[in-house]
Amino acid sequence: MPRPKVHDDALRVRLLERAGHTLSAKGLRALSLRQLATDVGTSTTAVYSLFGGKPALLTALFDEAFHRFGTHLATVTPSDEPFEDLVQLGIAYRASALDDPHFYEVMFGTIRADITMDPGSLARAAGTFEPLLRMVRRAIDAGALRAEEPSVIAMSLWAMVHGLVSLEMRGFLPPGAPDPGQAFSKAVRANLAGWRP
Amino acid sequence: MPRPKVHDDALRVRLLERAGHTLSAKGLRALSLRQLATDVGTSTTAVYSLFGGKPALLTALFDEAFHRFGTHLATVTPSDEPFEDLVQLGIAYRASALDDPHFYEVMFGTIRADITMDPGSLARAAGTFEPLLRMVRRAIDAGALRAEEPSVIAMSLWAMVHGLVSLEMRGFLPPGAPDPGQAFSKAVRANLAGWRP
DNA sequence: AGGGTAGCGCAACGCTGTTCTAGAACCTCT
DNA sequence: AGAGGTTCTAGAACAGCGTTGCGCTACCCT
Repeated sequence: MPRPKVHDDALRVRLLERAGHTLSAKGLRALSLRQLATDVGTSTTAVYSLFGGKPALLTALFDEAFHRFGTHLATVTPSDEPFEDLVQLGIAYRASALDDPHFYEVMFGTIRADITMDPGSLARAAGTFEPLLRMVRRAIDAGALRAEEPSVIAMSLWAMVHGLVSLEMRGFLPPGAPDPGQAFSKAVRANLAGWRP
Repeated sequence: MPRPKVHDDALRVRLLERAGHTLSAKGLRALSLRQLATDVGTSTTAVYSLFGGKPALLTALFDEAFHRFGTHLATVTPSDEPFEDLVQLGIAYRASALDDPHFYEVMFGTIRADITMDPGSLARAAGTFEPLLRMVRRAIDAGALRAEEPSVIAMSLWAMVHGLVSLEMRGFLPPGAPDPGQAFSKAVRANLAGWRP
């Protein structure tokens, strides 16, 4: 009875890729279903049958964003200096965020309030920071950090890095500072130093 | 030749107050010019003649938000323990943000990209953190913190606090933690400890 | 070959911010 | 006092949004 599906998984992928591209290039404001459908050569109905609506499409982009982020952070491989590894992880975090601010916005921006996040997505997002937790544990074991609850230290470092990046993207860094990157790693090091034995 | 103005400064104030109220209560998404005009008993034209459009209205709210924020932070009065004063300032920051998340969003959220910020607004916003800078200097003078560049330490503390609050509001705090407030002050203290002499 | 039906493009709905327009309300000048 | 001129404002019009419903299309099964 049916007819050959046009709204298949391949179209889903194309929509998602195109949406990600538009998001990166022009920001969330410029991402409209009508334009997206036109770009891909289909109708807005496709987004509804394949995703369920715009919030659901954004949820998919949310997943995609964390996937990319996690991949980028994974390039930081552990060395024999656990303390410095954590600093490098922070630097990679900043680089990734500044490299694609719009995707970063999808992960940590206001959108979160508009879209209904399924538990799976949230869990995967949280899982992105598993490597961080492991590195903190390694640093504790190596005696580079105090034997505090690892999740507390990890959260502290994450907040520091996220806060710095967030303020930098909003233009709230003090105008006097010449090199934001240098101030960044300095602040991260100081924060980690607060957890030294 | 003219006729008595209806779009006077009093109406401007009423619009701004009503907009602030709606923002607090229902968030930025619910703030529409049509609804706002209806609520205040005027037409959308008023917003255009008194502000210039929605972005300009948001800029006014941005100013208002930082004013409120600054007033709230000013309630933290210096004691004879400069180190602890900084912790208390952080706690006040968190309380203010969680007390009115939508206003906090206007200050540090995505909106920043949509509205054209005049230098005056940005300068006033930055000025809100003058007290923080003073407290850091006091702490350095008292020997509670290292003699680093005060703005760097202030920025580090601000980023820490902002990052924690931001992650907490987004639901990214580790589920295990029982009391976010306690974890917050602990993290702030650890961050400050990193700047100790 | 001809229903039956699932799938899909397109138009319509209600909303948004913004712009345009027509008329109302006042002051000034005759 | 009355007419004219000018400024100001409310509301309609416009373009675009996400979403929903309609109706045609194109296939599978009998």
